[in-house]
Amino acid sequence: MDDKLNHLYYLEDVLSNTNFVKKKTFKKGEIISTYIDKRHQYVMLIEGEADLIRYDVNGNKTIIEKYIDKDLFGDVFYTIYTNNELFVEAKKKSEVLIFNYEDLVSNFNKDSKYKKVIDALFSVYTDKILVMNNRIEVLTKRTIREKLLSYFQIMTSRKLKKSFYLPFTYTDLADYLSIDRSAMMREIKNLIDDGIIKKEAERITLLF
Amino acid sequence: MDDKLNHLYYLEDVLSNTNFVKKKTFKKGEIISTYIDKRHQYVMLIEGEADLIRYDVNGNKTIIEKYIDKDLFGDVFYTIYTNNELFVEAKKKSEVLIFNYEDLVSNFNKDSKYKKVIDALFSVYTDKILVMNNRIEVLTKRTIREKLLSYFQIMTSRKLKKSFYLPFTYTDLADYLSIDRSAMMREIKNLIDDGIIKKEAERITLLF
DNA sequence: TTACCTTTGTTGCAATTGCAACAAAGAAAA
DNA sequence: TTTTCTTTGTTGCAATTGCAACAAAGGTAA
Repeated sequence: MDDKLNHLYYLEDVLSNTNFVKKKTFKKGEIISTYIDKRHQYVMLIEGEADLIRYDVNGNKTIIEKYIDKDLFGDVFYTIYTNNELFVEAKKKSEVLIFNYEDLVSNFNKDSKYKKVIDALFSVYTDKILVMNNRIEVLTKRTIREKLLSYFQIMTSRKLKKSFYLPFTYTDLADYLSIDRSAMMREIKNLIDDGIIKKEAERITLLF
Repeated sequence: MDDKLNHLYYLEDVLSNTNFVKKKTFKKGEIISTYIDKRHQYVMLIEGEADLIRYDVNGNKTIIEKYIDKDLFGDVFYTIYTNNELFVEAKKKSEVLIFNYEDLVSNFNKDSKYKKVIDALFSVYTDKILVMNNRIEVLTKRTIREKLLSYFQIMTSRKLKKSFYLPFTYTDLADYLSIDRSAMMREIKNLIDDGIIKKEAERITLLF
């Protein structure tokens, strides 16, 4: 989402030169990974673009997460008690590294790189937890107005400026906040009319 | 929440016998830990009871999480971009183990227990991610009915039986789902009237 | 036992929200 | 360039939800 993180590049670098990590290429539309079993398998997307997709019992398709660049995904990050079908589909020609926890921890055991690899892996987990905490933070807000303001504050709190560019479309923002898009647009207008925020296309500024 | 997990007991066991882990006792009402800085510090509650508490800008107090038994908490698990004050308060006389990531990973480096300790720590992260995924799953549902059914399905999907005992009060359930309690009670009655669920005190049975 | 506090159950009413629908603008594909 | 698809912006209306309020039941402490 932000600038790419060092530990992910480090992981790619180290993993590319090992024999227990498989490199695979997928064409657009192909299934990279399913989540039916819990193999504790990791997949790193080193090139291309992919979506984590769910089909619910009614056949509705939802994009849960989008992966780009060096994103790491796998069953550990989406273990959930559900009947829904989950899989990752390549949106473009994509190249991935596939490995699993056991191999990673066992093979590097006596390696000098071990500590750094473990550090990098824990950083991935910590990042995921941060992202999830932020999502829960906004989702637990009761009203659309509170959800929006909570999200806006999270987006600005990591920097000095009180403005930011939306990282996705307004349609996707409504999905992220799990609210109706039209109701969200209405509430954004209310916030502008009340002098609480300013909106120039995808740039939002907090006025408080 | 369920039966206690082996890896947490293992961690307690190993950590109790090291010199970089501090053991501390807190009286009821004392602050065990604040979340103001990111020290990558872990705290394991080995005896007692504690709450993760937030005071928002309006001074409202919210209990975000409750810790018992061998629960592990710390800044890594609640890093969030927010202005709110966060701290963990002892609800009873409590005993904790305090340690940090660097010490843990460095000190066990050449130890035969290392792999098992790392495994245990990753398991804690994986468990947290599962719990958060489940919460997000129910929170993203649009209506109270869908939130309830989603939660009920998560509670029954790990076992064969279609019934379960609520792990907390109905008041707390409304908090967990982030909905109004009275509206929730009304919807539970609707679900019963529609023959979708059965409710005997804290025991819920799915009839579909 | 009595007193007090928390939880459950319930309802009317007002406010918020979702839904449906459509126009306009913008972006991507042909 | 023209066509097609996606996103934004907007509104009326109905349905859902939150709020306030209170009684009853259950639990805990004195």
